[in-house]
Amino acid sequence: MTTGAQILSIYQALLSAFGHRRWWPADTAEEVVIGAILAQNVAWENAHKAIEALNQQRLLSLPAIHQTDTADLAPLIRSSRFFNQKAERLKNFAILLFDQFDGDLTALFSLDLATARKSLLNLKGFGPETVDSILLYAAGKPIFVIDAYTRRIFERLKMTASDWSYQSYQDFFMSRLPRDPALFNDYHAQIVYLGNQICKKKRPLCERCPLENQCSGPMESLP
DNA sequence: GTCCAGGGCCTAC
DNA sequence: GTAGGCCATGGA
Repeated sequence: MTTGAQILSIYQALLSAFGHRRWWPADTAEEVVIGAILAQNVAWENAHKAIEALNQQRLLSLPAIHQTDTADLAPLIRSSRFFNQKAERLKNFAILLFDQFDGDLTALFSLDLATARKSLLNLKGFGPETVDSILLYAAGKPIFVIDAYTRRIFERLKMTASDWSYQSYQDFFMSRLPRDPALFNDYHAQIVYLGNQICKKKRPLCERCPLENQCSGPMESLP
């Protein structure tokens, strides 16, 4: 049985190795929202190119997206992959925001966590990871984000199993850690950094991993 | 050329 | 209810 102390010690090891990560890489809450959609199932670099393209056309804002046709958005975000779907998803969020909150993100984010989460999960194209990323990194709510790196890393640490649901993973962390948005924020950021830099699906760079001693490592079957 | 990258929806069994 | 296909770019 994994304890909260063990999970915190993983975080401490990552923090000592990498320092605070200062994630998410965006200047404003609405850029976090846009980035969370564009980063779905794609390397961050490709999502970032799409963000830059939107910025160049002065469309890196929810009011601008709200007023732009998806057909005009899609070509700009090609680099983020699945660009037609993601253009729809950007619009879906903007429409919700303007229809129900008068275009005011702070109004949406002033809802309590459960209500805001439910509202966003009802949007087509918004699953738990995207919604939780928005709630944690844009709204500052205490919700732990689970992503592919989280699954890969904690499975290799033999603390979780491959058949766990998103909710099981989230409960695993949230039932054992203090409900601290700053902790959840930096913990997830550390996981992303570790995953990106070291814990690759193939060819993991384990000799540079601060968790090497605790990890079953790449000799185990993937992921 | 092949594989992989921070999801989510839809369909078929 | 769940596995598997679909979406469809860019870099290593």
